[in-house]
Amino acid sequence: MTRPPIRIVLADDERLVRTALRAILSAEPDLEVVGEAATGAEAVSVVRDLGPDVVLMDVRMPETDGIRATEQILATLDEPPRIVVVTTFENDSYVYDALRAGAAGFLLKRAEADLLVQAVRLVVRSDSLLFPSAVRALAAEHARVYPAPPAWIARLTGRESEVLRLMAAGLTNAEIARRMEVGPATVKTHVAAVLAKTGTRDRTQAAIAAYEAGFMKTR
Amino acid sequence: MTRPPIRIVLADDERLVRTALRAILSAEPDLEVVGEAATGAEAVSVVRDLGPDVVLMDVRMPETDGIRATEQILATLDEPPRIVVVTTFENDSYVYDALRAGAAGFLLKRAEADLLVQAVRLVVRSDSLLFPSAVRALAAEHARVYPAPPAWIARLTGRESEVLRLMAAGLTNAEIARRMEVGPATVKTHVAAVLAKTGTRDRTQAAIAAYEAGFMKTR
DNA sequence: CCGCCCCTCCCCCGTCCGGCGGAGCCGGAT
DNA sequence: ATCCGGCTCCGCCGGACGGGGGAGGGGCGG
Repeated sequence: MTRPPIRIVLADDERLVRTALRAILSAEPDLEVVGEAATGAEAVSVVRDLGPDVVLMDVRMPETDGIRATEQILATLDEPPRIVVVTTFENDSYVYDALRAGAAGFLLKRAEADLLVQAVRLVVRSDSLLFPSAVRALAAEHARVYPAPPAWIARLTGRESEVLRLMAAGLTNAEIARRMEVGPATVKTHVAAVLAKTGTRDRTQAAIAAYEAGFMKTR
Repeated sequence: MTRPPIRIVLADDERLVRTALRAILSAEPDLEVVGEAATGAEAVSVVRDLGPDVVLMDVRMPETDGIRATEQILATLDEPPRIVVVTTFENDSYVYDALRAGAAGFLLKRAEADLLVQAVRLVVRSDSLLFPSAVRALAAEHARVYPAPPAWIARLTGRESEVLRLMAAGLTNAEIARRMEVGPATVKTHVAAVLAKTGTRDRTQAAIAAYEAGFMKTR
């Protein structure tokens, strides 16, 4: 009772890597590489067209990186494939990003060939797939990331948010005053309020807090 | 009239890359991969033992990088092999370094398989192997896709990097001085150098620059 | 109507910061 | 043997910063 082969799409901007992966996977009778993509955007369309069972997705790719491509694929397809994110370095913080994006697995390029093959087989049958190094990185990342969206953001008033944004852009109080068309004394008041609410002692720490809270990415 | 095959050594710390290169090259009847190395130091000894015609040398490797390994091989052997330096990224000055070290050629890993094969054949027959246009084009494209990290990072000295890291952690000069076990005056000197090199005017802007350059994610 | 919050602005004061010039030491390169 | 770059410090100064008060006005809900 032969079952149909597992259909695989490779997404990696390096031709060499794709070739290597294809060689390794195609040697297995139950695996079939049905498509390749060199960019994240290409990966999305190729997967949409071919509807594979598994995608091996590199993180670093032109146009759209592997994380975003993963998000897009999972968001737009009814029956999305299992996506295994592949990267070179284990100290990357990509593990967390990959899993948050919905990737089913995460492994390193330095993995042995048979580990790769097993991973593909495993991932179509189980919900998720994690390797020890990935788990370790995940734990570290989790601890770092989970202190989550600080509560102080919500406590900031409108003006205070503006001031923090300009502070974290590197402006002096005088510049902020000109930009906001208020007096320097007013800016000092707002700055003091921001420092108090963020629990920081100077504008540099406030700027750092803004960055680490993701505050600067808010539009 | 069959001539002896071209004897090749592969030096790359990634198993996958070596496998791929071996697969590509071994498919050609006139090419023969006679050895592999995973570090620069290993490459030197392997080449010394086997005396190959060509070495495909990765730039980034543990222990000794590809550039130094190239230098050592060319300096210590009477009849050194042609060395082709292979790398993934082009934004660095590796091309210049490679050629200065005496490499006969320079290739990007994203090169097509047949280009690779041709390169190996070509390099044993000619004094040098140049793909100026290709390299430049790829470099330009690569620089477009992966915006290069600001050049100032490389210009920072060791102490200056430490100071920037602590500055961007929100420490005052006095705290940095205690942490680094130097005088406050010394910290001020380093801070001034950091501000100059980063093109910023105060510690807040420097901290922002550090964050936006991804400097704080480095280790 | 009254309190409360937000925004606006003022003063004083001590500290920290950044710019300036100068100096000695050391190790590697020339 | 000399030069250069990195690291370590010094003093001086003006300006920016942050803390501590206080004060007036406007809006909104109790």
